[in-house]
Amino acid sequence: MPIQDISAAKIGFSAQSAQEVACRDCDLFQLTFPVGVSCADLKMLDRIVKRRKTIQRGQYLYRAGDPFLFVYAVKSGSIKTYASIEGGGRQITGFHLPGELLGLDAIDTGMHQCNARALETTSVCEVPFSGLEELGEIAVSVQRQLLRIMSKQLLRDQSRLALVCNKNAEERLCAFLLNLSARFRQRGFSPTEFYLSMSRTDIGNYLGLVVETVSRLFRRFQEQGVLEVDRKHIRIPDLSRLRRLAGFQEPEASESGER
Amino acid sequence: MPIQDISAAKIGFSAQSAQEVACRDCDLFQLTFPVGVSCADLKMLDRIVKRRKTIQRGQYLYRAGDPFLFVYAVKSGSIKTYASIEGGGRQITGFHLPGELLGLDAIDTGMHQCNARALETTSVCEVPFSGLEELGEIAVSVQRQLLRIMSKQLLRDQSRLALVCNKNAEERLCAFLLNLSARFRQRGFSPTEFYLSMSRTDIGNYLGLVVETVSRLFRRFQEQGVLEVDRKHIRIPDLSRLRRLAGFQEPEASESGER
DNA sequence: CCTTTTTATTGACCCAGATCAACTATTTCC
DNA sequence: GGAAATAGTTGATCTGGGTCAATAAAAAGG
Repeated sequence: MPIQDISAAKIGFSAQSAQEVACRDCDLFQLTFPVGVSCADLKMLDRIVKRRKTIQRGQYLYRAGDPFLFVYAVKSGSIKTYASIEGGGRQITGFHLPGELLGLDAIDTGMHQCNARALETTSVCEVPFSGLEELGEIAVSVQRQLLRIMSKQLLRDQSRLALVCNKNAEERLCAFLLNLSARFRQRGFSPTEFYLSMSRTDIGNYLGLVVETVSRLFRRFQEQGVLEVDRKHIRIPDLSRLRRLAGFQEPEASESGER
Repeated sequence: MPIQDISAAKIGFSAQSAQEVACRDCDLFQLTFPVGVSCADLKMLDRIVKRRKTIQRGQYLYRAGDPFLFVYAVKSGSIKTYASIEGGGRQITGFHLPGELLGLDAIDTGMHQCNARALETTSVCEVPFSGLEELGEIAVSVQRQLLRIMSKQLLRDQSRLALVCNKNAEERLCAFLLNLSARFRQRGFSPTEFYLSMSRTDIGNYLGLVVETVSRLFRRFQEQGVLEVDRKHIRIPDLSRLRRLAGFQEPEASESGER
């Protein structure tokens, strides 16, 4: 095993040694578990969640316009979803990490509105959406969980909007990194050291910034000791310092020195 | 009846003569109707959707932190929802017009995350969320409709994000007005003449702009004949021209004259 | 009615971040 | 392994829209 693989294994998440999220840490599992589904029901679910799929970097999981047949849960790796915008350009709608679901925004039209593309070699669980609706007895509780997951997604979108509308470039990038950090932690990976599978351009697009700005910010954070940046590998020496830079503390009224 | 009321009656929607959306045009009704709910079921739903509530301009329908008990459908008037953002400031998360639901982003936590405040005298239908889950037989189809409505909401949020990330101030305001126009049309009001119940400040906040910018844009649109603006009353002489300004047409590659 | 408060308008000025351009590092793929 | 393509960095310059300030116009509240 080459040295780079050993060092990569230390960190929670990396391109070299893609680690899987445990099933109990996956949103798909949470779909049924918390509502007290019986063992028999779980078997039924297991029967439905049959397919396991692996796609390579750059490949599409689905494209805008494809019929909505499956909900996907990322098992390992990562996926970006993006929409083409009227009048040219595209907008990244999300980065999907292990344990997270994607595809739910297609329920309404029955057709995917976004493109979903692997950022690295990625393995997903594929669940026929119609299957979820045919679970009979437990369908109501599964649907209730789906409602909760979508409700959570709505809140996430809202806070991202608030970020783009109200925070400057520095605060946005800090908030983005903190968000990734929290999501890695939630799924059992390191919150302070991880691998950015997306390009600088994608990060910029996601945050409403151009790539040059993102690049300059990474350099500045590196210089200031806020981050240790090595290409796509990020280490956060001090999470609370990053939190401060994200502007998440109340700006004490009539405080001296503050801008 | 004073003259202003007569002229107001012409337009689809106004503060002076608040008109109700018909039940068949309301999302709440659509919650059950399209899935072939029987007459008996409809009666049951009618029993559940008991409360009708009217609130005055500035009053709260709910506040962040309130327990999530009801889903609301706007019958007449309009409501803004906004969240306080960490580190100060607030973000308007939506304007809710007749026929539209609000409150669904509270499903996950069981607690409202936003404040909902009436922009004018507003009448709403109040539906106990637990009631929706106790509909027994038809619960699955109601929940399926709820999923669709939330999926639609996700797409709306995504396109708003794309707007703020990729379009300039002029394009954003045009897109906002076109969006209102389409929503009024959908509910049976005039798409070319309507009343803006929200303040300029709110519009700016919603679009990620400051109030001065919004004000200047309205003036410019007025001067250029794109809009007829009289305070909060808006008339759109030429929808397709507004659409062009919103930058929704493909920017023909290598086309002369275009900026 | 008049006073106070809130909301909107307008102008002057400025700056964060976009744009443009040149270059370097990495990855891809014959 | 080397050429081509892609992704990232860095500096110089520019500008859209923010900030500040000063009214003006409505709305609210006696």
